[in-house]
Amino acid sequence: MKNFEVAFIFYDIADILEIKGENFFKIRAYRKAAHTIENLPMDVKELAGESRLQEIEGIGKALEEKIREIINTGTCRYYEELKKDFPRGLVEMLKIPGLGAKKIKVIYDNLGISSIEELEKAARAHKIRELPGMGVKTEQSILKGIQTLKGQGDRVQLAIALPVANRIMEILSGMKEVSKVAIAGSLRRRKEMVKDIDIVVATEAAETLVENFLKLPIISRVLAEGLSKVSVVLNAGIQVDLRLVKPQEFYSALQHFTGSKEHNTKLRSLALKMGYKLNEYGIFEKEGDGVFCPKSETELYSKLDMPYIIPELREDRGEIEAALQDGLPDLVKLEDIRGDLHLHSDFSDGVSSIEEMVKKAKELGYEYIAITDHSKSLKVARGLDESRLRQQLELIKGINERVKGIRILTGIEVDILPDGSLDFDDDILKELDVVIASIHSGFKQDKTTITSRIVNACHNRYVNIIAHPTGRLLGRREPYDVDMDEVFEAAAKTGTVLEINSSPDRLDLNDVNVKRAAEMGIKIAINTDAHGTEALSDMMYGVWVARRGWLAAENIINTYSLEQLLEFLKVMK
DNA sequence: GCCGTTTTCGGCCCGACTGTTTTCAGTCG
Repeated sequence: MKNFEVAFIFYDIADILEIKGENFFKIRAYRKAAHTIENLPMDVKELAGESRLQEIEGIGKALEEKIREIINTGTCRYYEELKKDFPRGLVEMLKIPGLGAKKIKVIYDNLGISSIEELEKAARAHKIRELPGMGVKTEQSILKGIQTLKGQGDRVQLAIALPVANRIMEILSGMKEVSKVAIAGSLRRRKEMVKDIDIVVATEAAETLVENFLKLPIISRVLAEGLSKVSVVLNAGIQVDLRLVKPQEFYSALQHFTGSKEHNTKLRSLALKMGYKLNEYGIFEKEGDGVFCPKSETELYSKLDMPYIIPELREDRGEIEAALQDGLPDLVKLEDIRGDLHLHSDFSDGVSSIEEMVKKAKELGYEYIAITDHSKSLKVARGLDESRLRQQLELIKGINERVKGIRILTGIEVDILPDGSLDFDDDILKELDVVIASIHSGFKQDKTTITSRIVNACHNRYVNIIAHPTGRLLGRREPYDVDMDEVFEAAAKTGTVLEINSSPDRLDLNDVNVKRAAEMGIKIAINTDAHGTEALSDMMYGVWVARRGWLAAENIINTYSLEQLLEFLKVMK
């Protein structure tokens, strides 16, 4: 029984209780416990074994008992009881934006509707507008919500949203009503996918600003319009939420709208214990009229007795507790990266020559790169066979003699074949500086098979790095069915490095996996997997994942100097 | 359901916008 499985049950209980109209705080207790368990750095089963469950904040007697029951039986009676006679579809309906538990209950009680399909049909037949507390607008909003849900909530990749956000920042910065402007929300926290672009603006002239903003030709429709919040959809299809505040409120608002919601909730309840009330306008004294308007986010956190917490960490995964004990990690920075260990050239499916890749890497200030083209089985990528690999090694030898100031390491991205073997013999692999192993076929195999393929690769003494370990493509392909716990165990045992693939549509490993891997002592490589010179600049996306996963420079092998790296790779073989 | 440096009962994070109302509930972030 894994932490996330316990968390799932508690989230589900919370959803069901909410639709049943249970006590709000009881519901929150379940959600809070679920979130805590989900992000716990240790196994909940171990804690149970040591009778330490109640040491976790938000876990008391009742929840401890349920956790134990779930660990032992896979579920708990209370949950099974709740699910009995409760249509699954009602929980699904909670996912419809704009529709919450209260309205779902009204719809269910009055019309007996318990699935999204039935709901859509009823809305089209104008039956929703008849219900108490609902009208034509509600009905339309439900239909729109269902459409949005079908479109996967329209989340977009970080790399797509960020340039759009920067463009809007430029426009806003040029408006005379704007005194300060900043990106907030999940985009500022560098989440891999974002639902919308949040921007905080300080202004003394909200009315004029809103008027001018809404005239922008990049806007396709307006979702909400007020003097403190404007919500629009751009022609590009991305939603933008503009938050308007007074200049003195700017940093409180920036902190508030950067989130995450969970981070802020914990912060506010902490403030409350200290006798303050925290909101987007400032820090207020609970008794009396005193108000503190921080002049930076650092001042804000400092008022709550903790050091500045960088946005990437603000997910309530232990950062507040760490900050209170002055134990925040010293996060890796883009400048710490000294090389890129997963690159392709026009020998396989890259579009640039090795010389061009080297030139670009030098411009980026790198001390080393590794050329790791595909191996022979990957025909679609013109994978290298032994003889072409030898040609490449000769060529690289020549470049290393000719070009100063950077070292080109030899390497290969060797395929882990469907039967679990590698696409090259050890005799060849051992000649190379960097061996990356990865899966490009048999994605649909069952969990045991896929997991054992990767575990086997970890156990090959010449394999240094497992690339894009879960194989997902953001918004396009789910990860293959792999047991990451087993992979982590194998990597930890064999000293195999796991990759954060910086390609914006991979970001694999993700932040959560990276954190768990690092906690087990596994080393990470942040690579771009560039197939051309342009993509060498994608390194920052991987670094952001690492930062969201709490990594310091020492966790990452391509922050090492060339000497340290060579030593590290040598010890592995 | 949890929690306690005012506490074992009575609190529990906060505010904006929308829509359906006619003073507020629902939803969201």
